[in-house]
Amino acid sequence: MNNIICIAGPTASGKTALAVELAKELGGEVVSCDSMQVYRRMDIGTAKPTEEEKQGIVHHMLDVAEPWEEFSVSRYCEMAAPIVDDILARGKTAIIAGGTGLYMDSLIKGNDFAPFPTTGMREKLEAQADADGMEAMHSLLASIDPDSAARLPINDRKRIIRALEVYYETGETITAHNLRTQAIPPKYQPVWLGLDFADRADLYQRIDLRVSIMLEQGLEREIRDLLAEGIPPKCTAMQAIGYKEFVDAMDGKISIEEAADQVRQSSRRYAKRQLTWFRRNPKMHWLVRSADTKTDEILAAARQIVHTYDN
RNA sequence: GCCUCUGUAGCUCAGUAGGUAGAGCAGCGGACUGAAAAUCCGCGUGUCGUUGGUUCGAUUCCGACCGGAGGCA
Repeated sequence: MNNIICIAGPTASGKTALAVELAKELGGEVVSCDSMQVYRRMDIGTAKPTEEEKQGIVHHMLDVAEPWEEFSVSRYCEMAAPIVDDILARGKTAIIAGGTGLYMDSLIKGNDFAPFPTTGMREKLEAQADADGMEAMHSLLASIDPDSAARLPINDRKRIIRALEVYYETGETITAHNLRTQAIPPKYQPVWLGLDFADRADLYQRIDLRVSIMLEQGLEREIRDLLAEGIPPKCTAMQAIGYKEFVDAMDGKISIEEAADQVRQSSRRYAKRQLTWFRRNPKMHWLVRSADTKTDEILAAARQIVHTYDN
């Protein structure tokens, strides 16, 4: 009996509903795998499951950080892995559900992240990049870690700075780090379920609908409240889709209507990137639905796949 | 009814002095290991309204028709 199930898929594909139904059926608990639902008071814009949607099923890894906090894949794994282990130790099924591919893969692989000292190295590198330009940073990386410099385009500021940061902080190049961690066998052997739509337009229609519902539910108010309590508009949490656009609208840079349109579009592009990530997982069992597929049908298909792992 | 303008990619439009066409946006594909709802890379996807004519060759020139906008009645 395999008692870890991963439920992946793009935003608005029905992961939450499937996770809850499977948990009810198998006696499981849900471990959310979402980089933005970890933040407290960011409920509407992240489509965090409500108490009603949870149907009494225990959900972990929701509301575990303050919006101003630095959260990361390493913190996620640090917190989530013991929870998964505990669920298994209690003889229950762990249902890891969410759309953040990096978090999900890292948790399953058991990537071990060394403690990362907060020395302001990133800020220093950012300042250096502003002053000297990305070509200089790329050359610097090439002198330290030629493999990663060859792999990264000069424009990929984030990864170049991160590669430098990892080296300066840990003394190990990111290339060496990756090679080392890739060699470690995965910590868990889950059943992988992926949700997708046969017709992309159906998914986009659901995304549009979801954004409209968020607006009706008071997304604007939620963001105003967060800003009013002093959450920095530039912090990681506020980079979430649905939040950053409305921060711009509140600055008067764009209208509310433009913000809503941008949220819809960002969500569509995000969904596409999520699919790209999950598609490369060869172990994924895709549950392909259409606009009128019922949760029961998805559940039945999921059940069948899960049971083939029972023997 | 007549006159003028107009019809090219999903949208807004450019263009071809006749050799089957290109921008922006949208869209599609990919990468991804300590910020990942982040960050980055790549790709025009087309019955040029329809139908005749002229021509070696028509999206381009001419005619008719159909659709759209405006004007005169």
